Amino acid sequence: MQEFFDYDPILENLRKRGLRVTAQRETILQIFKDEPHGNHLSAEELHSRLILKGYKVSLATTYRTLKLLSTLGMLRELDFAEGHKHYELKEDALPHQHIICTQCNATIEFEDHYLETVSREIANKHNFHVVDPQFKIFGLCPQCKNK
Amino acid sequence: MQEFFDYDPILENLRKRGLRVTAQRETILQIFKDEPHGNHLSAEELHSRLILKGYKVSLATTYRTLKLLSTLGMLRELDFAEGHKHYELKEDALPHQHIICTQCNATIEFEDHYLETVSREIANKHNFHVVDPQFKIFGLCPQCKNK
DNA sequence: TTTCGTGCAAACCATTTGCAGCAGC
DNA sequence: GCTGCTGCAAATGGTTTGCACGAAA
Repeated sequence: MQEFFDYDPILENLRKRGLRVTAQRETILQIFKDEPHGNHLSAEELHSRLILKGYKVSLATTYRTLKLLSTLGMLRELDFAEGHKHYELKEDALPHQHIICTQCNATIEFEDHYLETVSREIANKHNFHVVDPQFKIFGLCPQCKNK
Repeated sequence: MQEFFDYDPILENLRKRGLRVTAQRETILQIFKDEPHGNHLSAEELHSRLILKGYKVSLATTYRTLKLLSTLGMLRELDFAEGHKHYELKEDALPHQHIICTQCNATIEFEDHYLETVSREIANKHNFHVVDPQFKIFGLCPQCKNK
């Protein structure tokens, strides 16, 4: 799956680091790009999407790629305390955070224009370098709280 | 391990709900109370502490108790994306949040006098009931960022 | 041609569960 | 005495890994 004019910045980044641009990595990246903005996928969900679309990528490679892209800062790793992780494209332009229902696991996103600043201040105070500020509000959704 | 004057509000709460106050539950709660404020333990860590102090509580019961007390809102469940959860006593008086080093897993707490309000506002807007707001700043600690 | 990446299956590790016996209330 | 709780060991579920083969550069 070699393409002639391949200007994708993420793929370029891989090449620059001496990592290989494989069909599997391209495909996985494409799936994320095709998702609605802010959508997060678990490893299993991503793998089903791949299989469903006819791509042959093993679960092992799916996990390896998710880990790689997260480590390189291309994906954002999210943990909603459900026993498995979720991943989404890291788009610096539109940072968002999550409210999670502890009962039914429904998640809602909200934009945050302020948290970036706050986290940088706090991190500076402790001499940390911010990689990803995650603000999660665990609570009960409208349906579940009326029970 | 039945005590005559047992005014612990958490144990009272258990009784009130028709749940039993067992030696195991009392002991586990005691371990958490003996921890320095804000310290969080994994299930394995808690279990080692129990065994080390000569108490015989099985790992299964440890897990069951952690889950029970979290569900009842007596413990706070924390996930630092390390593959296992951490727990700490939920003290409403002194809410705190965490900075986590993605490299070496070091965690630092910081007090937060403002986030409670913010999260309640955001939750209200979406008709959620706040249970536990968790603000985590993933980043690199002073040591790890200089590599 | 030289690595690096992939697929497969087995291994791992945290957590959960079925069941029989034991202990709160 | 009833019923929930515990311990044990086995099962589960997400994720990782060893190894031999296949594919980028």
